[in-house]
Amino acid sequence: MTAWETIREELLRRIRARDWLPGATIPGEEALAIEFGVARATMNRALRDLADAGVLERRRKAGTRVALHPARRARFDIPVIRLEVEAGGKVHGLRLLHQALEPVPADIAFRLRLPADCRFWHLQTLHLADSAPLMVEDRWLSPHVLPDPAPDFAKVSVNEWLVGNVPLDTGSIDFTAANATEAEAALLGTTPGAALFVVERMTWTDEQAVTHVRLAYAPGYRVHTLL
Amino acid sequence: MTAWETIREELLRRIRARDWLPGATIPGEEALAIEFGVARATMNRALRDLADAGVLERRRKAGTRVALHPARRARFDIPVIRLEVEAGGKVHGLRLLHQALEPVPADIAFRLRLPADCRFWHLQTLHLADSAPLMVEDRWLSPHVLPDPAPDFAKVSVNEWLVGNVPLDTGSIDFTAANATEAEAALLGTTPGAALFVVERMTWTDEQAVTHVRLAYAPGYRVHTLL
DNA sequence: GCGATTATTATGTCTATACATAATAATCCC
DNA sequence: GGGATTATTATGTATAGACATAATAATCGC
Repeated sequence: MTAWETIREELLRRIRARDWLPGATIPGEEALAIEFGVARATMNRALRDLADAGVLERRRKAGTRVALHPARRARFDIPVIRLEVEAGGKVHGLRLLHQALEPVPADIAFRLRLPADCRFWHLQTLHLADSAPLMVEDRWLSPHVLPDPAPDFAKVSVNEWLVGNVPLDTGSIDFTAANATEAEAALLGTTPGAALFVVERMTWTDEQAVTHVRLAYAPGYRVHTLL
Repeated sequence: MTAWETIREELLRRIRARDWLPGATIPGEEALAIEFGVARATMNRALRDLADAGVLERRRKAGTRVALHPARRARFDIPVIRLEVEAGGKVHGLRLLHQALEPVPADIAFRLRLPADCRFWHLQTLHLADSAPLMVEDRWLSPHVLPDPAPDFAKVSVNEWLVGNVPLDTGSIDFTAANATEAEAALLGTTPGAALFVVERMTWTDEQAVTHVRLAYAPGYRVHTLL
């Protein structure tokens, strides 16, 4: 372990041991640097890292304080479905169920900041892990980002084609829950109304909507993060 | 904007503009530092930040490459319920529905790594936003962390009491979906079977299980993150 | 006492330099 | 040729010193 990591652990220990109470101001960067016998830049690295993690709050002149609500910030890896399946030692399968140019539904058009009466590619794909249904993908894709001989989305997942070929600008991710529709239930091998974990992603490039995806996972799916 | 932030934006622009393709090796830290006319440490700051965000992948000797699957890592703020409600300009209410020392159910005991036949405090609380039901909290709390005159959890939420009084060590957060039980449906003003967004948190201190919480949110709740 | 100005201070950033480390590339020996 | 050893190299970390910045504290004029 490097010096700044060692120091970070010791600072964390003091906070957890309640040597420094939530809300209290801790010694200044320079004082701590002297105490630990390192340069101020090294001390800064450790303190900044804890501030990034939400454990400390730092303000110029005011000093550094222990956050009142620690563990508020978490980082986690957004599952890239194929990699996640393969990490579990299984084979990732794709079944393209539907592909057609259709008018974008009003609610999705609104959230993508699209004008009315837009036509996007509507793609529905079933993702499999070793032939067991895992997730249903319902996607609206801008036709403007596709090359003339469009790629064969029965072979490459749209997501992987996009990250390899379209520059992404801004985007958002939402997590929510939804009851399985009859169609989804049939595909995922469950009963209509079952609670599904749903991920919704939207992306834009250069102010232009690229895609809206809704991923509905089979029951039992969970996102796990260590604090 | 500071120098390293400006540089980070320019690097991102090049990646998004596909000047540097996914998987490609970009110029070395020193070469880029010269190009931008800054010290290597400053260049390192910009590159390290992009690597932290999952946009770049760096390896000693091998160099820096554009990640094949960008936007895999996201960070988001774990909602602290009271603050979230108050941020929406509403009043956070609490109703303690149940509090008793009970044997921990087998599945939760297993996940908390507890021996069999443990008795924990079982607390059920309804959280309100301006008197509208928002979330049902079902918690198992170790009796060993409580002081002798136990705090009044009808007034202070357990969570806030814990962060203010118990040193936390390790923990985990899970996101999943579940169908509302009859009890939950009645409390949240919905119908049994409705899909609920569920957050499960576990925490330990010094290898000892502190608490397991299951937060079931009213329908419509969603976690939102910008990429 | 009060509002506006000035000083102080802790954090934030930046530089130049040095050495450490891990992983690849080159070399040697058999 | 092939396996073990050595050199090379890009990133990683650390240092001492400097200036910038934002926010608080002190001061001044009235």
